[in-house]
Amino acid sequence: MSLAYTDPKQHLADLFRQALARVAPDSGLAVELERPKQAAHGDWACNLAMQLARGLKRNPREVAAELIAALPASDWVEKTEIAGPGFINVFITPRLWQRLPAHILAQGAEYGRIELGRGKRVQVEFVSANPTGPLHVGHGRGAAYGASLASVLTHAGYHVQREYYVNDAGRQMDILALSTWLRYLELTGECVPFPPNAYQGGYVRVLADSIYALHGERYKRTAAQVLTGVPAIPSAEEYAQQPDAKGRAEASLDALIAAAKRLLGQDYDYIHGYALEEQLGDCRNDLTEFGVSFDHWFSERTLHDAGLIERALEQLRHKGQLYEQDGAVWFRSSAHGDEKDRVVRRENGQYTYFAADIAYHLNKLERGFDRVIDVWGADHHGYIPRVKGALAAAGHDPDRLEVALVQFAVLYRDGQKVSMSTRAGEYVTLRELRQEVGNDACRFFYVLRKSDQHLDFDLDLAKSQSADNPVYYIQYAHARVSSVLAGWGGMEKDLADADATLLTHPSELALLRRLAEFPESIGAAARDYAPHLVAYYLKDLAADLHGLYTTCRILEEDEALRLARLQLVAATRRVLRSGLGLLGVSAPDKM
RNA sequence: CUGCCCGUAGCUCAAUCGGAUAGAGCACCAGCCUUCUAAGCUGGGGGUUACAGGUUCGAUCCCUGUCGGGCAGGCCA
Repeated sequence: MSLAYTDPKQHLADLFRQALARVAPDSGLAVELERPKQAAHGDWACNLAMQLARGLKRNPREVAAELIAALPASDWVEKTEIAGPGFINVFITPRLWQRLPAHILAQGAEYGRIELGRGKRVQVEFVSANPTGPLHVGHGRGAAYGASLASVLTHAGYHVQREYYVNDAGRQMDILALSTWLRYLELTGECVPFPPNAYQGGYVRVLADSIYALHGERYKRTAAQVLTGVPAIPSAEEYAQQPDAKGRAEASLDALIAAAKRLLGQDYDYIHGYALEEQLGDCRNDLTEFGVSFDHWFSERTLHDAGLIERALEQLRHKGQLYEQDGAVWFRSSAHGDEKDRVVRRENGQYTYFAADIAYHLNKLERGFDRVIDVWGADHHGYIPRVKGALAAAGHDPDRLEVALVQFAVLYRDGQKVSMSTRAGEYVTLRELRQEVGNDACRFFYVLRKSDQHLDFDLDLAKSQSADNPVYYIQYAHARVSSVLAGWGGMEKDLADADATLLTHPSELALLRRLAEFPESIGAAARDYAPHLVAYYLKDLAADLHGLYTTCRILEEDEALRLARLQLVAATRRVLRSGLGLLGVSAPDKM
């Protein structure tokens, strides 16, 4: 016999649209409803009268009175009032709120899904770290943000694909292959100085060890062979201190790569491929443990192999967007909002990373996504105009690409910044961070800030098992409800017919209203690409639950009231679980 | 030098495409457990939203300038 629940915001918007059509049919205004900060201002406020008054040159409060008079009658509106400069405040009858818990329990995981996206296809590309070493804490933020964003967009009615762009074709991968081989040669007893600008991390030795274990000395070459024609390799000290050492180090590194390719032939591809697969696998495992998964791993190399880069450049050339100068091929990005033109093919005939990125992004759009979202580190912001410029130059709408910039995360331990040096291999890996603070706290802390805000990641706070930690605050609310429901011992479905009109206590009504906000919270988070809004919503929801718990006893003597309250907290648990799920955080039944 | 982002309570941060008296947590002070999980709850102090102008019914939000912080400006990725 459960009574239907009507989404009050949509209902009100409907009423106001009808009123607007009567009072000012040609205004062209959209109805906006917002949640007042203060309960005394009602459940929703409408600023339509003030918007109208501007054009009509009339007193907003008079216009408000006309609008109210024109509102169709509704069972769900308890009262309306004109407030302040001309707000129309609307109070919803508690009878509507009281229908919500049964609605939520009936909907289950579907509650909170909205139609904002209308089935549009969206791709979220994130992490996309070079598979040349372990993910570090900076990647972790991009991973947590991208995964949560993708979940939120899915919940908001978009058809989402999660993609990881694998940079498996560039110089960085060559450097990893070379680094691995040099460590391997050390195992065979050959002494080639290890370049200061090669990958220093211990994982390179692990790669070398396993290749040696698998293939023995098959890939051994003498140091003399390797070093023939290679410029002197600067020492670590020289590299750090001498201004010109950096350039020399790059030159000798390139010479070493060339030597490796020449001496190893096909075997170079094996080492390259082995290192790539191992690192990519490690990265994938790391992310999987972090609750982050991808629908598609896109290989940069396939762009080269399939000739997509040439094709993309041909497309631009055809439109007169390329020219040659100094032996290189340039793209006229300055004609599309960039500060200067950019090289797409170097004098030596090699394509730049940018050329591959043009092909990649054209390919994304051709795959039919209505919208493509790139999650990038904030240090890449200067890159946006040229990529969008390339899309525009190729005849696409550049606004189909949106770039979400994620600022850096800085770790703090004992109030001190934890120093990070990528070059020296001295950085905190994502895996270490996860082991230290746990996946739940990690995921939650990463998305607790607006993405364009610098993130201070306080390790001590994230680890603390106390009230200081907002993750536990929310999880605790969930566990509390689970404990009560366990104590009761019944099944959720037995709560469907509870008499929710008994829920009249202020803390019960506050919780009901909060539950009703969940879909709006999803909508705001999806619209602004701001999953942190969900995190904040959950904190508020948990606070209301804790408030109810201390003021009202759930397992009341009176059976009808007991069932009504159980229905309410069971619905709350449902929403807590859904919300935490969107953020990749677990919802424990016991703590 | 130029461009982008940021500047909100002692600290870390919110603030629903411009809304009403700018909100939380931490820290500090005072209270609440013989009954469903005290990882909880209640109350208190704490602000010229960096600064100066502008736009309007209304500005933390939009515009201009100044100051301060971060990042970026390669035929690197």
